This record gives sequence, C-alpha cells and structure tokens, in this order.
Amino acid sequence: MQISAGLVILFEMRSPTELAQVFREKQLRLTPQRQLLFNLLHDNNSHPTAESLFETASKQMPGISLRTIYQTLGELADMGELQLVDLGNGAMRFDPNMGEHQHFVCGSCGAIHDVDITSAPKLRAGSAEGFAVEEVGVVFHGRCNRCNQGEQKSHHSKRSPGFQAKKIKQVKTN
Amino acid sequence: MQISAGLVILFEMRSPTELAQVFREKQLRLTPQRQLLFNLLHDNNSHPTAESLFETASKQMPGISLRTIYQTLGELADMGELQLVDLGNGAMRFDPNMGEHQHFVCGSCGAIHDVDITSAPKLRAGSAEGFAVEEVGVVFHGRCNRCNQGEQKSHHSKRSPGFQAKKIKQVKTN
DNA sequence: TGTTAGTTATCATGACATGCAAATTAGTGC
DNA sequence: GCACTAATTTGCATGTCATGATAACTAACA
Ligand SMILES: [Mn+2]
Ligand SMILES: [Mn+2]
Ligand SMILES: [Zn+2]
Ligand SMILES: [Zn+2]
Repeated sequence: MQISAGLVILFEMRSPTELAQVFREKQLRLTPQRQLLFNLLHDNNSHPTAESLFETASKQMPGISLRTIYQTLGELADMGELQLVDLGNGAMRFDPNMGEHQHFVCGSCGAIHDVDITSAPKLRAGSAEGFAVEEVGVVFHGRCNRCNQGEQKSHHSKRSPGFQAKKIKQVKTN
Repeated sequence: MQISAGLVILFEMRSPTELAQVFREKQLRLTPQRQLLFNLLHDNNSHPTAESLFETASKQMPGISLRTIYQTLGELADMGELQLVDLGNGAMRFDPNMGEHQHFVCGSCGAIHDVDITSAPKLRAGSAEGFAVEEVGVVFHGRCNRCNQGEQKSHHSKRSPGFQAKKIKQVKTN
C-alpha cells in the first residue's frame, strides 16, 4: 500500500550471489548458518521474528541454534543488510527492506505490510521550540485487505494485550 | 511541541476530587494505594514506567508492593483513565493524557514529550487497496530542546540498544 | 462489626533477548 | 589432504519486564 505516490528508492539486501563477498567484506566466515539465514531473509517481506526464522531455518537445518539466529541477525543488521523493526507486538521484526518506509499492522491476522510514505507529509517538523527531530517512525493499525473481505477469522492472538503501535530500531550503517 | 497548530482536545484523567466516584463507578474500593497512584499520575506528563512509579510511591508509602503498582495501573487503564505507551525503550509507559497525541523521545536524556498532531496531515490513508486504517502511531526521535543547548551530558543509557521508534497500546474504554 | 475486596509476600511462569564458556568448524598455509 | 587456530556455533545461564497463583493479613464500606 502507498500513502502517496512518488519515487521510492528501495535499498534491499544484496543478492545471494554476492553473499560471499558481503560476508568477506566484514571478515565474517561463510558458514552454512549464515548462508541459510541470508537466503531466508533475502527478498522476504514477511517481517519475521527471530523465533519464526528459527522455525523455518530448523526445517532446512535441524539443530541450528536459536542463539545463532539472534547472533547472525545482529550481524546482518550491523552490516546494514537488514533493519530491526519493533512494532510493539512483543518480538523484534527483521526487515531486509532497508529503504525508508513505514508499516501497517493488521489487528486481525497480524500481518505486517510495508507502507511507503513518499511525497507524503514530511513529518520532520519540530525544529521549532528547539527540538531536533532526527527520525520519525509511523505504524498504521487496522485491517488488511484480506481480512477486510472474507469473514473475520481473527487469528493473531499470541500475547498482544490489545492494540499497539510501533517502534523502529535504527541500525548503524557503518 | 506542536507539529501543526489547531484545536487539540485533551482527555485527561478525572480530577482527584472525582476520584472516589471514579473508583466507585467500577466498584473498586478507594484504597490508599489507589489514591496514591491516581494522584501521582494525575497531571503527570513525564510518562513514567511502573518501576519509576514504584520508587516514587514507595517514598510516600513505604512497603507498597510493585505488584500493586502493576495491578492498579492495569485497572486505571481498563477504566480509561490512562493509556499504555510503548516507545520501545524496554518498559511500558503510563500516560494520563488520553487525548490523541504522539510522542517525541530524546535520544540524549531519554525524556518523552507529548506531540500534538492536529491539523497535520491526516495519515489515515490506505483505504485504497482495501486496507482500513484505524489508528496511527508516530514516534519522533531526536534531541530535546534542553539537550540541544547545554553540553550533551548524554544520560539515558540503561538498555536501549540503539534508536527505536514506538508503539501505543490501545485501551478498551468499555 | 462482619463480609469481602484488596494488599502484601513469595514464588513461579512466560516472552524475548543477551552473556558466557566449551565444543566445533571454516579457512588458511603446507 | 592435513593440521592449525581463530572465528562460530551451541547449550545453558542470566536478565528484564510483566503477569499468574497462593496464602495470610489488612482494611473498605455496607
Ligand atoms: Mn518493512
Ligand atoms: Mn503522552
Ligand atoms: Zn489481516
Ligand atoms: Zn533531552
């Protein structure tokens, strides 16, 4: 979904074929675990959690440690290959879409969609009164298109006590 | 700070004199602990955490239980007297300002300021493509006016791993 | 004053994330 | 291919924030 049309530059993870280079640049060894996670995240717009990645990864690589998932995700974030997004749903989300964008959270199914605010209102106000705004995070809540149609199956329980809003964790791009 | 001028209707907690009624309405007893917390929160724009309220409350009422703090804060939230705000700083914030507003987080001192987006861009877009936006949360990050002036003393360490953005937890107003 | 809600203390649980040390392995040189 | 060593992985412990559960005690209020 788009809030307003306009040019959107997406900075995505580098391609899997560049993988080796990506890791070597940072003097990181090309382990099977890193390859797997890199592949699982590349072009992944589902905004997975560490746990969900752990589940997925475990199928392809039984025995992989959850600790390694966290470890590697942190490294990839440090490398600027993905950003951490906290939408207030309990667990951090990992997003290979490095472009400046916001998120929509469906309160019914829990799905998370990218929202590109482009020519949209530049919220970077506030310089008045001595405040210096460096970053703005926006989270939209509502019902996604799918849930808006068919009967409301209302999954997405887990432990979200109600509605929440959001949070993005900035990543040092070195 | 304001992003854009305009009429701002603030829904605040009821006054302390209405306290008794407030509690009785919900068939809750008017205990000293509840009175204390109600008073500590009334007109409080510091967005305290449960722990910080516990510290403050303990001074006036040594022996008060942290469990009671959480308990009472939950009740007050259920009663619609305050809202829970998650700014991604680890702990939930409690905000007696029930009006629709957003927040500014100072990355230097950790202070949280209310931001009133009034006539500002109505971000409630997205109805196109079948998405129904019900709520929008915004968190501004930067340096507050105080930190912007004097030398940057940079407190606010604790356990924020970096920058984050935000989240608001909706409260059932019954 | 009695009934009963509320508080306290304690302990357990739960989700999410990180610290740590021992075991393993990738990548190097031979 | 083989040995070597530093980088990684793994398993477990720890930490934070928050809630559940129980029992014993306290006090609101009808
Ligand atoms: Mn995204
Ligand atoms: Mn506020
Ligand atoms: Zn949905
Ligand atoms: Zn500040």
